[in-house]
Amino acid sequence: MNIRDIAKLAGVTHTTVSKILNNKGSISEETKKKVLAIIKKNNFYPSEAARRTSLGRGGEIAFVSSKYASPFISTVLEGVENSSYGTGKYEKMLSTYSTRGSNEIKDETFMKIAAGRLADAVIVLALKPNEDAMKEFKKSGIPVILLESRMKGVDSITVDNVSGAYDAVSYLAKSGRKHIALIRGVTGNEEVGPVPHDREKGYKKALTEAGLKTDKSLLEEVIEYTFEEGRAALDNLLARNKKTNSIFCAAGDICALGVMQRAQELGIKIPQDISIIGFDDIPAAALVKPGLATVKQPVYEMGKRAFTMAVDYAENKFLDTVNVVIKPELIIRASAG
Amino acid sequence: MNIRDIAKLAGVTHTTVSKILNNKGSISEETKKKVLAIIKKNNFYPSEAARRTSLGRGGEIAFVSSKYASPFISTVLEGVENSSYGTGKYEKMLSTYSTRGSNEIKDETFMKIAAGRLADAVIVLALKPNEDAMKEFKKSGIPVILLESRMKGVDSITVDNVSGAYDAVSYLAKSGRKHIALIRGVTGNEEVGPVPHDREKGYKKALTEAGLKTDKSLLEEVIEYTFEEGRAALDNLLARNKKTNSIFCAAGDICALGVMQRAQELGIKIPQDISIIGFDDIPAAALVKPGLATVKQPVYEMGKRAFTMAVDYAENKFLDTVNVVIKPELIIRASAG
DNA sequence: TTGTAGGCGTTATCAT
DNA sequence: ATGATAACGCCTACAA
Repeated sequence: MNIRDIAKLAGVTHTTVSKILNNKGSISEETKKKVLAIIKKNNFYPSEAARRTSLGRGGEIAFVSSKYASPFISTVLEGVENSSYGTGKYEKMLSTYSTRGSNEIKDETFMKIAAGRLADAVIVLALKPNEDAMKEFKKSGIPVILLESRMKGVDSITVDNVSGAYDAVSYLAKSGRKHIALIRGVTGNEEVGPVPHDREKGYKKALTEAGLKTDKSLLEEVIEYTFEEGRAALDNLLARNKKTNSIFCAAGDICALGVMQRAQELGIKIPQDISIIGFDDIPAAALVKPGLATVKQPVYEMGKRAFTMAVDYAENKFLDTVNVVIKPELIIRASAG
Repeated sequence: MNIRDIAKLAGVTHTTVSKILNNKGSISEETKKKVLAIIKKNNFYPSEAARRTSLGRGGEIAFVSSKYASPFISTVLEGVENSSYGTGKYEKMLSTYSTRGSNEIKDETFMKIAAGRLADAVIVLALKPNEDAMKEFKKSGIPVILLESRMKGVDSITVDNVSGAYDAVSYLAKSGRKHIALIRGVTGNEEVGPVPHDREKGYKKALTEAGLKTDKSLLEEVIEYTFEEGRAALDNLLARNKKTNSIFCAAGDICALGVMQRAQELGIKIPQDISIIGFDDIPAAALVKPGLATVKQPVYEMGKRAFTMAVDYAENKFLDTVNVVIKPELIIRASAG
């Protein structure tokens, strides 16, 4: 059943049907009604593929991430999705691509989207497209929005990690803690990105403002951001510096929960003996006892803005490059009391 | 840049290029090499849309769920995704659709996929496609795989909720508990599906086998499956039956965590005074103290099987209807000690 | 092994 | 207001 069959049934030409389907040109109310009735009766939907071939564009917004199964990713996606509903343009399909952590698949995916003209705009989460793909995107006028990643001349939305860390550590300092430890990921490596470094910057800034000195014995580095590493981190910190009475776990909530569990095993009281603030605000943070104070990533909001930008740019391709920076929010719970 | 431009550059016709692109027909090694080199040099990728129009099929596997942001959903998706790479087929072509909880969007989405011939197979999570769409899928020979949902004559993969509940309650009974409460969702309503009912069935079966009687005062019903409801549920249960010394929270881990938190507030010792088993195995279940014993949903496995079935059926459309039932696994942690 | 010609279902252009 | 005709870019019998 195609557009010509419908036309035949209605006694018009396929041109007329197409116009009705797309609300273009001028069609008499009468024929319009007749044709629409036939379309409805036959449950006819035009072939998306043919539509796209003819239009020369994919008609969908692509979302590319390294995998699907992560609370972070699915929350961003939800933000994207919900705002697509908000605009009333939900007929615009959102298609998701995962690179499965492989660089090869990543390059392939971007090239396919770009050169295969699959999408009208691309939202990229924590990945950098390869040069060839970027050229292709530019050439085809497909806007690219980077989330949690940056490239010269490309629009991006990032989290203000410095400010998030600063807020957390300032809070700890203001509540009277003098020995505030920092747990963060590996820094100084192109691969890991600027996040751990930025959070350390915020930490140091807050210490300085509070008149406290940075102390190497209060710095702990983790690699995988795991619960187990958090447990070990506390042991290491205490072995090096018994005065530790506060911890900002820039390595994330999972890690912070490890710290908390280990502390409880050791009979350390939270927050009396040691107060703790994590990063992310994962669901479990609100469920444990005491609740884990944390810096909430504006994940959902990032997704929303990304979609809005994607649609705007897809429709008006001559705007300046924009780098949106969103401030994260400090969530105080009992662990930082 | 299209297939003809490439052909011109290589001094052949577009037919030859097409054959090379699709590994069809017989082409001399020499021309093949030459053409591939030119394709690579120009970063050429064929237009997906044109490809699909010509082939008459979408070439992708569709995954439809009511939203994206849920650990359950993203884990299923991960299972699907990982097995898609395992087969080496449909590698980059898994497209996801979300109905955003709206029935209208749901119907629209299915019709678009079905009649618009977007996909070669459809995996549906916890949703029922409308009749019209199902007809269309049948007509176009697009296989549909239902996850956590069932329809007559449609392939499905479901969790054996009876067995999961049975295992949990049997465990509690064997560890000597005589007053085992059940917290479950609303039953008897077409809308909510058979899950709460099935879990209650497993609960009753286990009680009977253990020589225990079902006791109305030990049954608590929740609606939203929230943490708060879990807290209230414990209060209600204790108000009705002070002997309650064990709880199977069929309403899920979030709810069970609410029960645990409230118990700790009331000075009730877990598992000594009351032992608890939840359902789902969300990440937080392993992180709280004591660890929450639970029935682990075989979510990842469901995703994997779904994909395998989808691909098999897309390639050989004349198989019998299959209803796969996967048994969930009881995970014992300290809360059920 | 390669090329010619026609088809897929849509949209766009320009007459009528 | 409607229709004839030509794109769009690809695939594939069938002919050379």
